[in-house]
Amino acid sequence: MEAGDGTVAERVRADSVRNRRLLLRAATEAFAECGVDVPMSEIAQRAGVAKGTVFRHFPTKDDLLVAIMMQLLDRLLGTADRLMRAADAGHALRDFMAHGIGLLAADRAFCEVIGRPSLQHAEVRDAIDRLCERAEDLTARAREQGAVRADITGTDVVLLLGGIHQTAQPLLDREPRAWQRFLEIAFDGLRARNSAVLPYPPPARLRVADPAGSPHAVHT
Amino acid sequence: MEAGDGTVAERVRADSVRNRRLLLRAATEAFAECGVDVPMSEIAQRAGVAKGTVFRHFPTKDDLLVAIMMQLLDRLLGTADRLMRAADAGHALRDFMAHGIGLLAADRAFCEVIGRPSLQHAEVRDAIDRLCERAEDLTARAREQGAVRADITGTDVVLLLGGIHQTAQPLLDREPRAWQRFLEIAFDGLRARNSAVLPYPPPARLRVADPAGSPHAVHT
Amino acid sequence: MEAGDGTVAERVRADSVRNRRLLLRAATEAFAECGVDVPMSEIAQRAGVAKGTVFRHFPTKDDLLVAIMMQLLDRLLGTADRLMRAADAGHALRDFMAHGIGLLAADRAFCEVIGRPSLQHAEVRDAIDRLCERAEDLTARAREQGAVRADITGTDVVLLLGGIHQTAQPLLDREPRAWQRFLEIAFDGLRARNSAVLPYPPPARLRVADPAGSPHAVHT
Amino acid sequence: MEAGDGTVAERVRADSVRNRRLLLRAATEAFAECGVDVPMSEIAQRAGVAKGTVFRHFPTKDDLLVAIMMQLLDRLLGTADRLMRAADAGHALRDFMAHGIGLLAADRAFCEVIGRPSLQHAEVRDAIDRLCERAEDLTARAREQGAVRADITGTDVVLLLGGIHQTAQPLLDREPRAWQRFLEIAFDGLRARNSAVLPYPPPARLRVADPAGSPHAVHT
DNA sequence: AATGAATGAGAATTCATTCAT
DNA sequence: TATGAATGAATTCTCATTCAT
Repeated sequence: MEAGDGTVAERVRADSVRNRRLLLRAATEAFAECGVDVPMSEIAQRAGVAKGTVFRHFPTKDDLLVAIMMQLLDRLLGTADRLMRAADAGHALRDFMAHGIGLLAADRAFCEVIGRPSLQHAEVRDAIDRLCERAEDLTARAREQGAVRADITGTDVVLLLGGIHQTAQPLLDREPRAWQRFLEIAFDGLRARNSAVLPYPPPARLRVADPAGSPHAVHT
Repeated sequence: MEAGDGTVAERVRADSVRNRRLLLRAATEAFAECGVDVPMSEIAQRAGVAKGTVFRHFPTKDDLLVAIMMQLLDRLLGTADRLMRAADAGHALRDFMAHGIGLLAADRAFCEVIGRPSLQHAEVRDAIDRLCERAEDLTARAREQGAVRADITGTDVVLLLGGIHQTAQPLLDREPRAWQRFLEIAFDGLRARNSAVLPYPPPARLRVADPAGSPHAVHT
Repeated sequence: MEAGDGTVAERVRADSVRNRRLLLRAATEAFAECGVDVPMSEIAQRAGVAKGTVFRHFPTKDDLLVAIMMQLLDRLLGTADRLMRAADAGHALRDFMAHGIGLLAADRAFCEVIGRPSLQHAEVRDAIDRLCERAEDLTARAREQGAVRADITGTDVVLLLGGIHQTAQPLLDREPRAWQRFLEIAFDGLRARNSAVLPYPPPARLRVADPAGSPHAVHT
Repeated sequence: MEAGDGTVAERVRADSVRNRRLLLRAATEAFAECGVDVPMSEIAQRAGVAKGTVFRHFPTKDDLLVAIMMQLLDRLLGTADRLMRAADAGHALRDFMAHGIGLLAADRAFCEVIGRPSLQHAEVRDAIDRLCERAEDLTARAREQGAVRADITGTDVVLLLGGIHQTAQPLLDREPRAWQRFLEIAFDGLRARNSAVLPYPPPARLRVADPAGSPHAVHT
């Protein structure tokens, strides 16, 4: 009974919870539209609060950015879990991709965060790892059902989310669903009938900062 | 009198030309490595000149960025022209994409510039338009030879350059050629045997900032 | 009904008194350890109350600082009063100084407050004036008993408290009693056998902020 | 010939050198008057330059503070060196102290910097170490000539500089030479005729940050 | 009365751009 | 023309103080 039990102690927080929500929404929008370089003051303004309030909720800009990314990733993880129960694994994988790209389609910051090692926080990296694992679960089923090539991995799928989104991005302002075209193309490329071996082995992991050697030799 | 060949004025101009070249090279590197937020002072330092000299050659940072982008686009245009003479049009189209992605693979700034309407200068947009036209020429031949789907356009191909690059980007630090994998997947998706109609019509143009209506109705 | 002794209003007041005490203790510690720049939030936390409560008791940070200083000064005044009853006036004066420096030795803020005119509140200045008077009473007895030079005043003694403390301060972290060494040196300097006239007349008052002229001409 | 040889290369710097001097002067004043918390903008304004110019010359506020401290310490070191050649070592030691206190008398920041471990930069600490060594050289001669107690060290002398300054500080606004009075008292306390053993052993070093144990046992 | 969320003035610092030399 | 010093707007973040609950 989230709204019915307001004791005094909880009611004090009601404003704060509302502001936090406003902030996350405003920040999601602002990052999506303007990228990670959007000033905190802009986010505060969009949320209708003072600058100080942003910092009360998120002590640093990075914390806010991480929170936004985690929101996105958590939703994706939830979707992946849900789709594991679908009968048609190929369909489920496609739906997962569609959902993921749909989320990204509104988000300029994601590309920047994913691409920049300097912005990679442990929490976000871990969530991406988990996402790759879930995506691998979905992909494994699709492989077993013969819906996709044998050498496609969950990490491929996650990478393609960002890539397909990026492909359509220049069009999104005017045609917000244009990414569907490129998802279709990419998914056709993943299908099992494309039997020729891919010219480069599957990626192992997305961890960027690890100074260790690459996980497998370069394939000529 | 370095080479006995000129007046003082000419020598001065020669220095200037040399500095411009140094600057373009340094800026290309710096933008590629660090993205568009790299400070002008960093570029000046890499070029071995003073900050003022950068601004003499490029009155604003945007001008420099445009010059870099034009360089990149010019090279791509040249490649497209050259490949028009290849016999196998499907092969040629693939080579064009490989060359384009290879250029982008070393360039952090390109994704950022393409994605940000605020950074889109008329000159760059025009060059991208021209690139789409050349890509369309290559694509038309490939379509005619049955190498790719009937409803694939040059603009699709140009958009895919950025998208495929973005797909592989998180891997590029450790595996600089990982994009080849995703080019193969995408190109398989473009092939003619994928005959099902795409769920979204081909994009007409890439002009981002124009507030005019979209060129065709959204496809449900 | 904690002790069965009061109405709700009285209990509330009791809490308030308790909080005030907690706050003074916490603030004394915090100012002593960290200096005047310690944030109010730190003080609230140390006291185990919310920030708002600090401001209910002390409307501004300055008010709190003044309260702390008054505490310190009151203790010193009490010590001075007590020592007026000692038989050996020289000994008493020394004990007064030792007690004062001991208090300061644990207090980073005092030096900062004393040194900064901007922080000098009327109340604190008045207390310092009173302290100088009490110190003068002690000093007068010591002068009469031949324990210190004839031209030493109470104000000299009060100033020396801060000075001796400051002398030892860099050592206090590792050797909390190091000030005893410098008190001994200074007190030896005050003794009557040092009969040569001091090269500068005794200070009249400590009032710092008054823009009026100096109380006596500069001695060349 | 500092001013006579202005080549082009050096003339370019002429402004800069002048601004640096203005800045050091303004900062010395500002720190002396207001303490280390004076805003950089205040220093810029006093120097008549823009904020950015301060940061061009001193990349961080700490750098500026260190520069100011080093200026002061260098002057003191120079004085110590000069006074080593004086015949009367007691007189020389006193002159050293007078000179040091005179420098400090105009400087509020010194006390704060000396007292706050967090502000102790290696460079400053090293200079203070060197100053203690020079002071020890002067003190050793004075000890040998019987001018001061046998157990007074150079570190004592350096500590007394700050202490005597602090003693007089509240008076300095109105009576800039009041410190002479307290120097006389302190120096009388140092004299050899005060033969009673001091109640605390001499300090070994001023290094504050070292987490090692204290250099000698506490003397009761 | 207590709480702790919100406020907003201000601090250090960065960097594109201008301009004197 | 090249230089690099100066500028000042913008940005992140802090903290005393106010105020709704």
